[in-house]
Amino acid sequence: MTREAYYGIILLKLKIIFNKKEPFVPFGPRWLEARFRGCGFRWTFPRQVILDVLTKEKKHLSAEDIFLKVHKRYPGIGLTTVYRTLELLFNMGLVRKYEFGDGRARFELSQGPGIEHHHHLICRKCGKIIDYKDFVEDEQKLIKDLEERLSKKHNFKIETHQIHFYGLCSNCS
Amino acid sequence: MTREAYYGIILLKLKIIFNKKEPFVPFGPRWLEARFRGCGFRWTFPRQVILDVLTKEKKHLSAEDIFLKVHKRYPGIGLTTVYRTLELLFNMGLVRKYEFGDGRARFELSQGPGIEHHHHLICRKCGKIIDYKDFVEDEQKLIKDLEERLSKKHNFKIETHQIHFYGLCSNCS
DNA sequence: ATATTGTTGGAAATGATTTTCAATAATATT
DNA sequence: AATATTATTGAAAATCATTTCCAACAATAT
Repeated sequence: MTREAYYGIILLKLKIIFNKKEPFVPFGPRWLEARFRGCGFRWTFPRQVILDVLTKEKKHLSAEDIFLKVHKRYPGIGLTTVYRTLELLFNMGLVRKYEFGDGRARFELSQGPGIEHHHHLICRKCGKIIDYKDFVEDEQKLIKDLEERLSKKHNFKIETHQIHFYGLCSNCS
Repeated sequence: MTREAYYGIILLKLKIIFNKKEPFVPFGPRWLEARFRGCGFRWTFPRQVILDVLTKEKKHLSAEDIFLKVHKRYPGIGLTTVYRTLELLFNMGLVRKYEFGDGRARFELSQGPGIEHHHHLICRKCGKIIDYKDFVEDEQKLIKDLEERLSKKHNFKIETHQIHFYGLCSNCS
């Protein structure tokens, strides 16, 4: 099967599922498996390991970071599979993808027990990334307001947002 | 001169100048030239043309976009020079660099007459980018507040921020 | 137990960006 | 104004993250 057909089917599957219902599954012990099967995808070992890494290491990992961690446990796994799985998870709405400016994308699980909405501080000198989840209430209020107004004005359906702060971390300033 | 030494010198120059004074020059007719010379850089023709393009086309251009426009007027110019100039301008604080997730960086002049602080809406389907500069006052207040608190808490010196909204544009939803 | 077909790994390809290096052009010096 | 100095440039090659191709494989359906 060509790549185009393969991903065409994936997107189609997701579209159908998402139109039928919110693919929400309670965060029980096997909710990820349920989510995969619910969307018609296979619950394979590589996917399990990648998701386990994402679940345990919550913070902005690059594809290579994930590959290295996964590789330790399951040396047979390929970098390609990591990229493919991340793309699938992104399309499923399970991971967020960030580009902070150093040329490599970062990924984070966006749903699950203990996952909180947050944004990032990025040091322009050493590249260190710090999460912050403070003052979310204030932000949420502004953003919600903003989203409503922007949606109307530009006829744009906003789904997510990212806020990046750039500057110098304690070591570099 | 090796690349490392060359850029070492550039960064050193910038550091010295920026420590001595705010490299601000009133936005007169030749303020860009003054800014360049003031930092010890040469005011070359390629740089002039690139800056002219950035000044006229204000919106989130990729390096290739800029190259193509510049190339029309001065076919001798190389893509390498465009990348190099953009890096220099970024280090001088004259351009902002964005990565919206499609694998290519976007650049915008960040200072000059008529340049306004703004953020972006990005369509996840067609990649269209819309600027918005509405409601900046509300945002500024929150952001300023946030910056102060984050600076203290994480001992992080915030210099800039970016807000990206992702969703579906009017054509794609 | 077997057939079906979605998924995988590795190698090769891609595309944006960076590096190298000799030639050139902007500025400083005479 | 002529020459010396050195920052800057362009083209080709290199690099690096990510994607594609394709034959082998493994998860699920029959």
